[in-house]
Amino acid sequence: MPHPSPISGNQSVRKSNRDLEIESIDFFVRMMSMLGMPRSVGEIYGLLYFSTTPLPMDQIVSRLGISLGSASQGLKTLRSLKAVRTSYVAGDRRDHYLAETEFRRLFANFIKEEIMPHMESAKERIERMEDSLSGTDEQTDEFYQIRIEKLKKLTRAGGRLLPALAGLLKF
Amino acid sequence: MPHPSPISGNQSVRKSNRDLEIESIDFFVRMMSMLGMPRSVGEIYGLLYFSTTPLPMDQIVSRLGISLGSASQGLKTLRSLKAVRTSYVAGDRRDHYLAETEFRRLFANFIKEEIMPHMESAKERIERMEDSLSGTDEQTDEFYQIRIEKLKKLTRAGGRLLPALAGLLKF
DNA sequence: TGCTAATTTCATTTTTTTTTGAAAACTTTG
DNA sequence: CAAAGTTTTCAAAAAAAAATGAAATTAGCA
Repeated sequence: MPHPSPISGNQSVRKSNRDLEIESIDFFVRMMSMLGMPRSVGEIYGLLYFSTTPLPMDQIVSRLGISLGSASQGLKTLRSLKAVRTSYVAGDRRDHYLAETEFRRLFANFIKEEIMPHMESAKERIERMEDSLSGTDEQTDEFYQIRIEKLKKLTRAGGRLLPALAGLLKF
Repeated sequence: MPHPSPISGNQSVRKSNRDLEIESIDFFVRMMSMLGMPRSVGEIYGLLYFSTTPLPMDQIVSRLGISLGSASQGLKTLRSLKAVRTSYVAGDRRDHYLAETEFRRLFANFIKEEIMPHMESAKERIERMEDSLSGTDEQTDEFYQIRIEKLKKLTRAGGRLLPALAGLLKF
């Protein structure tokens, strides 16, 4: 037996675990897709979230019925979001993956890594808008200036609020 | 001349307006795509945001170079988000569209319409998880119970925080 | 060090999403 | 109420995103 299955309890428990697993995968597939993540990423996290033991990639592949490529890519994404980490398992050279379950931290990280960079480039774009104000027609320029000001306020508010958001999550 | 162009100022102003328009479209295409909206929706809103006059659909089509179908669909989406509204223009039977620029309200509406429904179904899914707890193995059940509790806290926090978010935006 | 298992990469395929455009359905008005 | 103008709908096409799987790379072990 090359690698013993992590689930080896009695039948009725395994059946129940399976149900939980399916609901979990379903849950996270939807959650992740709201955040713009592909299906496979949600599946992997959902599987790991209710796993009592760390799982190696080939287990993830066989249990979810996805390809090696998807699993590798998905785990890479999850690692970069710090949503999973590897854990050492004695006598096994494969990486074993574990779900990180502190949502506050995950959330904070997501905002920092995935959202804030966009806010930065938004600010630059607004600067370019100001540069392209002609200054010829006072009437219209005022209109544009007001619109630009609104965008500035929006990005300023976003830049402050978003990073603070995770802190507001009272778990 | 069936419909006079809304832009009829002098050359230098028009050139500048065009630059602004392009930056605006670029800005909102990216913003909207972060929120999972298709490109065309961002383009339309970006165009209207810096338009000094309400625009009829065929103007939107010709200025953006998109199809009638896209424009119609995109405006429908924007209407449902209350991100645009129609305004009456005397002597013209076409609908004229205007961007709604109060981001706080737009944002509140987006959360209510696009996010909260998912939170509801998430709660139902968590209930199903609890139902599928076997109760056979105390050890593992406790592990699962803790995980389920975390999800509950997450959705509870989300359900409270998200609707309150718009209010936190201090524009 | 060389061998094998494990993982990553990436060109190709598949799936999903978005756009198109023409027909259908409205709507105004002469 | 008919004719022309406007908007919506929706099947088909195009584009974009994700998944696959096999080759290439890396890493652990004997």
